[in-house]
Amino acid sequence: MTPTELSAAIVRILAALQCSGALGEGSLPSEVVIERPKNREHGDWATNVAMQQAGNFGVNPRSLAELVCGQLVALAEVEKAEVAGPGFINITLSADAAGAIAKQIVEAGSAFGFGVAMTGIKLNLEFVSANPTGPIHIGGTRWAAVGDSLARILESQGAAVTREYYFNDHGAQIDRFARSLLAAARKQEAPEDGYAGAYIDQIAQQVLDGTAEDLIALPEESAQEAFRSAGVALMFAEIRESLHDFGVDFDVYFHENSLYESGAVDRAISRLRELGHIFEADGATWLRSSEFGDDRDRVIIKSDGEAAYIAGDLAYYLDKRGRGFDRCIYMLGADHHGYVPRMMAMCAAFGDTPGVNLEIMIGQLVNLVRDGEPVRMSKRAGTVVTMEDLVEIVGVDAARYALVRSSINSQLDIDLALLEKKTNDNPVFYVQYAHARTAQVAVNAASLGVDRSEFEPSLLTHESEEELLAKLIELPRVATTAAEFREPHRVARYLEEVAGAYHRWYDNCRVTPLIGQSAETIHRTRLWLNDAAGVVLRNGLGLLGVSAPERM
RNA sequence: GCGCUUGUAGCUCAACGGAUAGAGCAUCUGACUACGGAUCAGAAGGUUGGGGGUUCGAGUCCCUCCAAGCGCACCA
Repeated sequence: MTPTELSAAIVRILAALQCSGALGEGSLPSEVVIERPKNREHGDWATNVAMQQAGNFGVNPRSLAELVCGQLVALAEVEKAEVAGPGFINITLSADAAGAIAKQIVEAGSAFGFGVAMTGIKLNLEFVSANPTGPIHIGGTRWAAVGDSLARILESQGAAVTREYYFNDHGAQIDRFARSLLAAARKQEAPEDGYAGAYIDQIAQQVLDGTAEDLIALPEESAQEAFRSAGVALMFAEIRESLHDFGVDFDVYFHENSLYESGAVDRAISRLRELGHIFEADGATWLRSSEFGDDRDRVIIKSDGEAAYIAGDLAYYLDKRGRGFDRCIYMLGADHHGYVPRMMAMCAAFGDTPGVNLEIMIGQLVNLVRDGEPVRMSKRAGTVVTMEDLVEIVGVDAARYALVRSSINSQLDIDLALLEKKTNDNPVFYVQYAHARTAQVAVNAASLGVDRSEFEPSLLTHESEEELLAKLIELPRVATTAAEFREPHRVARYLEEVAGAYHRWYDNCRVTPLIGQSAETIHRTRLWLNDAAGVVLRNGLGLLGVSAPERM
């Protein structure tokens, strides 16, 4: 019996109690919180439903708990149900009902952990979106890992997710990039406000190599434009390749520039003007964003006639909504959190609901440290760490896992000294090793005649088996919660617990018989549990975009 | 000055408002001539930054103070 089934059973019990007049008026909860108690003496599962719902039904918590317990024990799967403390209900399942889930998990296979909570939701997830003026740094790498993993998790719950990269190929930063390339091609110093570094020289050279034309000899403006278009294309191709090698592929690479070329920006402004949220002042065009919670109004078209950055955002958001996305999620770094109020104001100005149609996730930045001392990213000091550097040092799996296992609300410290030592203290190896072990145990079992021809769940009674079973069945709930809260790190933490439970079980309970013994029902039954653990670890690692190797 | 995020074990971090706050690393002590020791068992380590409040119950919610990071443009 799974916690989900237990939850449904309790809801039915509440309905029946209400029907029989034992409870007062009150709406029934759709589900009940079922938890694994920390203390084993509190049974297999516990619920606080009596405390949560007592007020609702006009009874006191303990007597509601008593009523529910009375009905629970009548279920065949429930061995014991007791009231504890202020009104907790502690439930112990029969060994048979607890063990049965091993088979359920194996039979669900690659579908186990997947749900339908978000079916029908069309969702746009925008992340990374780094400017194509340089390679992706460690900060952007974090969003790549988290964003892709979140997409996988949302998809596991039935959402239709589009991974999108907003490509800022318009505006002053790109101009600086183009001027820097041109200067490099001319063997000149980088402009004051420009970009420098080996990659600038390389791209400048590639631009020159890519054409028979003598770009340097062109008039200043044409030369800059030539370097802009070719340089951005090259830089972007490089970024795309890095991301691909990192296991992250976007469905849509959206070009900011296209919004200006297609007239989408003008249309967005016209739309807002029709809605009465635009005004002219001091020679500029403004959005009355202060009416929608922003600190102040925002300039959209500057007095020199150029569009401000937010103009692109207006059109881009409208474009996403026009493409049918119910929910647009933006992942931004903490250095852009000041944008949230104006983005939300924009959403409201279009008549949408901030927080629903537009959702913004703010992730804290990644700090570089060496032996505990903070290190500033600096090209001159050689302390810039790019996505490629990180992958080269620790590999894709370890990099992705390290970046995804912490909440995005916490600043992450990456210790360069630790990276250089290439130590194996990354918990990903613990989890992957557990998976490899399930695979090798299965191989050994097959060679010794242990197969899945028998399943007797009541034999799975060792403490470590009960713990493992209880942990395995939680994947669906963990995935649902991770999707709901947009928190992929929950999956990683959960997998570490599963791996721990599996290793402990492995240490206590043999799947294969000892030499001289023959394969028994217990061995065959345990093989189901072993394989169930493999399913959970494999599916969970899949949600993180981390491989599940069969041997290491 | 205002705003956002954070403050939990020596370090890096967990903990749908639930019972005795948990892992990993580091430290110490143990465990294979039997399914992979990248493992397991055990020890030690905490006034959850300080102080108030809300309630059956607060690391979690509210107020306040302290500290850190990041923002407060007709820059992008």
